[in-house]
Order: sequence, then C-alpha cells, then structure tokens
Amino acid sequence: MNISKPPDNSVSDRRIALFRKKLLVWFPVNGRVFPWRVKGAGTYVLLVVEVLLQRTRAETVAAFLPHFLQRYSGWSAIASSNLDELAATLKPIGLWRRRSPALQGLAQELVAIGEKWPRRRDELEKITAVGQYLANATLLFIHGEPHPLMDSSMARLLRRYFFIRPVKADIRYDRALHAAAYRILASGHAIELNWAMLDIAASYCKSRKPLCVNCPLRQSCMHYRYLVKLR
DNA sequence: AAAACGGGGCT
DNA sequence: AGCCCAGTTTT
Repeated sequence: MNISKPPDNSVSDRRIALFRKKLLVWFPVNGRVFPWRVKGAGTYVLLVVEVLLQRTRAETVAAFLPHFLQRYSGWSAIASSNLDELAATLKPIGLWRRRSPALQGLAQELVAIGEKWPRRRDELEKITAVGQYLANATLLFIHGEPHPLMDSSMARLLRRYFFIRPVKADIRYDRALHAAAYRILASGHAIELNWAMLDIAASYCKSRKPLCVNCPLRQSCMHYRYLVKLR
C-alpha cells in the first residue's frame, strides 16, 4: 500500500528552511558582538567563556572577560591556580562557590590530556563541568560539527516559533526540541545560526515580556500569529 | 520578593 | 526522568 508514515514531528521542512534563512539574513547585520565572537577568538576563549556563561548573562561575562583573561590566559593557568584565588576572581559574576572548583577541575583534566578535547560525546561528558550543553559547544567550536547551544533561551524561541509544546522533562531530554534544532543546523553555518538564535531569544523572545511586535521573526512565528497578533 | 540568566550533577 | 544547586541582575 505504501502509506507513508506520519512525520516524527509537525515542523515542516519548509518552515525549517524559512527560519534558517531569516536567521542568516538577520545575523550579519544585527547580531550581538562579544569578545568571544570576534574573528581571532581562540578555542580557549570560546570554551572557557561557555563555563562563565552558565546561568550568567552574556553582558555580565563580556564586561568581566578582560579581567579574567589577564589573570588566566590559558587552561594551564587555571589548572595551576590557587583555588581560593580563582574563587575570588570569579566572585563578581556570581556562582563562584560552584563554578571555581568546576572550572579548575575541567582545566586540570584538560591539561592532563594535552588539551585535546575528545570527539565522542560520552567521553566529553565524563569531564568535570561538561554536561550536554558544554559537550555540544565543544563539538561545535572545536570539532566543527553542527550541534545546538541548547539553553533555556534557545528552547523558548524554538517552542514559540514552531509551537513545540513543552514536555515535563527538562530541555536536555526534549526530543522535539533537539530534533528541530538539529534540522536547522544541518545544512551549514551552524555557529552563526546558534548565535542568531541566542541573540533573538535574548533581545526579542524574552521570557516574561517578549517584544514580538519588533521581532524579526514575527511574520512567520506561530506564537506571534496565534497568541499575540489576534489579541 | 520572584523570576531570569547562553547548566551540571547526582540519584 | 526528576530533583537539587547556585549568585547576581532584572522585573
């Protein structure tokens, strides 16, 4: 009979492609500029920043980064640092009690393997402070593979735009969310697309009071069409 | 005072 | 898959 089975989710290829296109047009002109996003940013800066960004605003990290890099210019500097001094350095951006031992543990394990990040997810996630998000960041920035920087902001944007209903599990185990993200990233420009999604989520698709009327995605956004425009 | 912020870890 | 944890900023 050759009856095609229903798609695993309701997001069409056309809507994925449209979303992608809008992001790629928007980003080069409107994307946020951060020290870790500039052309010459090395892998140390790209990855250490991801630890600093955990549960911490990007603007806060941007203002703090020069001071941090002056004291800790590489993984070996963090690895050999006095833990109390590292904690004192991290105090201004918060979460220092948890973040300082985590960051030093990561640095020490990294130095121990010659600062060569594993390519396999299960090996990455064995490293201190490396969960699903940081493993994805590593695969994206170090190994050049298309993986999403799936944080709560990106999740919120994708759920609203594609009308992906939230499940009870947290975003790390939300299959529909990750499926949509991987489809968006699958055909090139993964880093720019990730940054564009984080930027639009932070600037327009805010949690409490989203700025839908100014959002560059509103024309094709399900949330805007069905929950905002018709009010 | 509560929610938000470019999550990780342990069970 | 569920629960806890963590500080500074924004609402």
